[in-house]
Amino acid sequence: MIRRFRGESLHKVDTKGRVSVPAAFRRVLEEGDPDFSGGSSPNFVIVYGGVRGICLEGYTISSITKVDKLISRLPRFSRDREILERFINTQSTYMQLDETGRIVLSPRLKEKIGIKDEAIFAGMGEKFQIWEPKNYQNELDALDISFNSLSEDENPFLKLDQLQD
Amino acid sequence: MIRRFRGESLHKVDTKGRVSVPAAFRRVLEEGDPDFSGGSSPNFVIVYGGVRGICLEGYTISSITKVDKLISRLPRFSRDREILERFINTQSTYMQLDETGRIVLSPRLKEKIGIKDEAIFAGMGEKFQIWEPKNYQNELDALDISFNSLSEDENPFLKLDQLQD
DNA sequence: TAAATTTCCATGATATCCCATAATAAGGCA
DNA sequence: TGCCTTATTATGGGATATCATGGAAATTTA
Repeated sequence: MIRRFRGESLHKVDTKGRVSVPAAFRRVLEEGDPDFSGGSSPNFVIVYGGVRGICLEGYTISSITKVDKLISRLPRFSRDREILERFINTQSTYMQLDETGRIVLSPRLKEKIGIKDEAIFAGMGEKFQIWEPKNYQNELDALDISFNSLSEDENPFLKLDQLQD
Repeated sequence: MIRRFRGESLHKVDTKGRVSVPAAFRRVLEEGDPDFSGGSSPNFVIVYGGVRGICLEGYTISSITKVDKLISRLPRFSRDREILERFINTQSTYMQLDETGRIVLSPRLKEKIGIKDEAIFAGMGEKFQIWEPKNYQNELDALDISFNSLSEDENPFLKLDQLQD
């Protein structure tokens, strides 16, 4: 089975910036790190630029590697490549779980998404997000509103089955 | 795992031109220097000509070697080859980290990119950049603006998924 | 020999590791 | 099914190592 990031949960952020990563997510991170072996802790990547920059996004090594490889195909000094590298490489950082399954969010990262002493982790399949709780709720509300205002043929649930594979 | 240059950070440049290279970047430089062995300090290359000449670009030995090889493929006396050699070979220099992980930027290099007493290091995957902070901010702003003015089908993120793998 | 480098040492700040404990979930068994 | 035992998880505090940075001494260069 290919495990994906699923579910949402709330965690404390202590004075040092430490947060527990949900146990279920750790399994995914472990499977997604080719260098992981029992006894060590998995590495992964957090992207903080994002298109909207309002939450952090965590990627397994193997999924970020896929993205990196695609970027590497673009001509070396092209504008497109530069833009993508700014978002995906510059505005990101390697992370490693500690022995107890935590990471530390630097003041910079906390400030970036407005986190004080609590954070919400949200599974998004191939990635997960970290939100400041209030912002997360706002995001959900906004999503609800925009979803409900869609016409029948704009409904993504219905469009889903029309995609070829 | 193949480590890439990721993240951005601000560092002081002292009166002698010394700057700390971010610790995370040192690991990448070490892995990218075939002659590196524990106990020594890695060599790498700084290109200061650049296509835009507004920042410095640092390459690991192995990634600059890749670029050199690409240039070698061009016809020996072609104009293209000459131009690229000027930028990549003439306007570049070998560097070595010192024991504490610093390099020294010569007055010439500092002047080239307008650095006074602070410098920003920005990871760009296979290379990293060194910027004067104000210029860097301008670059990010410009990037944001040009990104936001792109039409749907110009969005490099979306183009990415259209590449075959 | 003066100026400029490079090397060596010092230190505060940061981040990492290690241990402890409470809470929760998982499992076994009567 | 309900209770007790055991793992796993979430969280905190203190000790330790690494990092960023500055200054002085030693070495080189002109």
